[in-house]
Amino acid sequence: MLKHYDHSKAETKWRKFWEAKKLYKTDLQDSTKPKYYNLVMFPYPSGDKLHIGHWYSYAPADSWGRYMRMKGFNVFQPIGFDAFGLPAENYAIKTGVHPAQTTKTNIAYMRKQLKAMGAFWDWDAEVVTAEPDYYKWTQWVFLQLYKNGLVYRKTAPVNWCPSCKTVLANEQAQDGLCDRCDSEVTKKDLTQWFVNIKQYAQKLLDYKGLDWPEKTRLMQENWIGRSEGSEVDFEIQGYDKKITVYTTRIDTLYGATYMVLAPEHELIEKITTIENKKSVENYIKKTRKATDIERSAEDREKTGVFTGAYATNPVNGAKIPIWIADYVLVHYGTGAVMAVPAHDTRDFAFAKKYKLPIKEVISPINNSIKSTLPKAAFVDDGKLINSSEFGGTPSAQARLDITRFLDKKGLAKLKINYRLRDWLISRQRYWGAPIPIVYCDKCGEVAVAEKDLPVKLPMDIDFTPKGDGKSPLNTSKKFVTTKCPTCGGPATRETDTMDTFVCSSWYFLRYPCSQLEGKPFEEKMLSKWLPVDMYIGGPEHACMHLLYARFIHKAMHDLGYVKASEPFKRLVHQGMITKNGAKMSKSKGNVVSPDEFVKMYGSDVFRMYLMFMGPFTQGGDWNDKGIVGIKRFVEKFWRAMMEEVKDGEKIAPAIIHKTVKKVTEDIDAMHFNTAISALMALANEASGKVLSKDQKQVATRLIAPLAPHLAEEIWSKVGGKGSVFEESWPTYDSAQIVDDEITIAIQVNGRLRGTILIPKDLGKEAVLARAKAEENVKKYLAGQVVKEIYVPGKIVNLVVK
RNA sequence: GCCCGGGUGGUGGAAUGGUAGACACGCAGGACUUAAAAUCCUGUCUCAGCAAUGGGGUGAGGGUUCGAGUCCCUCCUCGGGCACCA
Repeated sequence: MLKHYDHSKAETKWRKFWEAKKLYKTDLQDSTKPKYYNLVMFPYPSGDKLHIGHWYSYAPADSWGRYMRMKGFNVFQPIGFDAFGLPAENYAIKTGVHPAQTTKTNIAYMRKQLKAMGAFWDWDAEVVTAEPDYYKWTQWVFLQLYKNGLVYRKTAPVNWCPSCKTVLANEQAQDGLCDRCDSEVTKKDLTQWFVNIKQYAQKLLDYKGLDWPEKTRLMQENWIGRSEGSEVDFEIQGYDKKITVYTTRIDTLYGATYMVLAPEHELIEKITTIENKKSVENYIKKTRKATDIERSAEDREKTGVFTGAYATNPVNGAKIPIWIADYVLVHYGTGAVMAVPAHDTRDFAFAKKYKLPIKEVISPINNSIKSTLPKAAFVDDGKLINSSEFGGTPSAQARLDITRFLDKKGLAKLKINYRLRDWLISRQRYWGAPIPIVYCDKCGEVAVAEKDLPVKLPMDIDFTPKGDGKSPLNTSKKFVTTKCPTCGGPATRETDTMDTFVCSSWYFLRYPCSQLEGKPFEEKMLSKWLPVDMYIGGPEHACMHLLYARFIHKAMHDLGYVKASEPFKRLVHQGMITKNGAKMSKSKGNVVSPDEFVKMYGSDVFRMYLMFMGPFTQGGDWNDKGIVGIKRFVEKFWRAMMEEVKDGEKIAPAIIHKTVKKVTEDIDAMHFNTAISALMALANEASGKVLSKDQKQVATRLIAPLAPHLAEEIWSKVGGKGSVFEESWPTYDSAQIVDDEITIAIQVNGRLRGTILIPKDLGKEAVLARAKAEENVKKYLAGQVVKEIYVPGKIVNLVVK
């Protein structure tokens, strides 16, 4: 037998074996075994290639898939590439290398890296979102949304870099600075495509049947931001229009002493009096010029301007001035609020600054709480005062009563509001899926016919920005010029492309259809394979990808394309791997590549080292100091299995059974780190001892999901047939785990004073007697024993006075 | 400001309310070797002690309990998310 395990030889050999046997490939039609859709968030083919963060996520995901396979599931584990997007395009602008070329090169390299991992990816199901046979269906999805009123076009402000004279995606305008030139980003109105995700806000708050981290659910709930309140109409004095406001505190209506409109509110122009016109115009101009940085500055002083107009408070007829201030947001609620300075922090600050009246209408409900007035707004619920017939009513009740009271006059109604905004999917960018819409002089806006998909992205194009804020596709006459699908007349194509999040919000529906010729939305197949049983990826996608994907999936469900109402039944986030405490990124120059470690130690050692670092969901800071420990373990395990010890001490069967139990429970909980410790303990225990062939095979099956190549090599040498992954997961006998003798800890007044070894079935009285007789314990029993506690099999605690 | 999640040896970390520090890394000593590497053995929270043993100890302070790293309250601190959302 070989003294050393040659990882590089073995890993190459077994990868070839798996490939030859197509062991990674899933028969998607199979119905003899329960299906298990095991998915990881597919990578972006960046210039950094795969880094150890990918490995940290993908390797355990593969271990999980292999484990489920051994547990008897028909596991489907696909992989692909999220290939459209800005980095490739920006790189192209800088270097002139076509994004298609960069993407192709990166994918080829990453594919090699992924293969070196030796994971059971079903490569036959691979998708690349930038390829026409994929984005054809991205466009198809768009058309389904379009035809069902879930996509619309409207003019909206977008990020604009005044220096580059170009539109920026949100991702390019982070922290209000332009990605390329660091100028401050401003807003510019452009006609854009939106997806009506808001329509699904309520449905997206339903997580029934989902096994998701609480944290992710909370993040999404927070993002969707449901709130219950009322809409109230205020008449404008001397003008035949009403202003509707949204409030969650209609109970404070009697305290409304002024009203505020967002600077973008449509009524401003009409209600502003002549003498205030100039100051109002100036104010609006100023806020429009303000950069995102200025607008979101912390503790920014409130500013505003009076319109000269007045509204009538619907409950008491009070005349209240109408102001404009940019602390009111146009996109939330109605873009107008009633201001109650006594009971709202922001209104309070504004009222103080502009010397507007503050009227107290809520007082604390009991005497133990004191109102914060007049120093600060009192924002808690309480009971109403100074509110005529509603005086004395508790806030919660008053909200219903006042709404109902005004509802009778048609002036108010209950209203649920969401913070979630519609999803802007237009990008004036080249490297994305073209939006399948054409504009015809006669017919207007027309959808491309499904049979004419894909609308191909032209390859020979000048993708440098022209400074007009338009998509580079505009420069391609060949692309722009087309015929109207309806009338056949001359038409022009939409030149915006789709946000890459559109491509990635449905890719999990593409994989299960991969074995069907060109039918990516076969209901039968999708209903068989969806939802994804396990979805593994980073928590940074909580409010973007994971929300978009749920939305698209629900829409497709409602349109009858898939039975499941949710895409991801179980979601697990791996922790983040940092380098010297910082997120790995090219700009920081701290990206660690897995390649050298894989080459030096092999895939098994590297993946186990990552898993051994700590709990999977925790992540950690990368350093390679401990990797030798795993290498030693692999060698030790190898030797323990290869050794033919004769006439030596036999390993206790209980140890094998205990290890099976521990490893099974740990992998079930995705505690790969402790599963590995348990196997280390087994290797330590087994060294130099006699193991039966059966015991060796059990141990080999246990390590298989964690160190697949090593396991195959050992399997072939301990009498195993075929692949160890065609074997079932080992089981244990609970009866074998119980030791005949157990150690009991003995405490006196909660302090450990000794341990005793007792037969496992010894009764309470006998255990207590033995405990008291223990030499060291005796010393502490001078006083009266007032209480005796015995936790069977664990501990004795004697309480002495 | 609001909502989450952490804080345990020199390091990564382990511990259904029941012997804190498993399993590793590192370090120290030893065996093997001419030597080194590899491997193996022993020790390794801290203080006192040759030892047996005892005191202290899981960010800080209180509390519940026979018993708290674990549960409750207050605070400190680090990480993540959201943030003028009426």
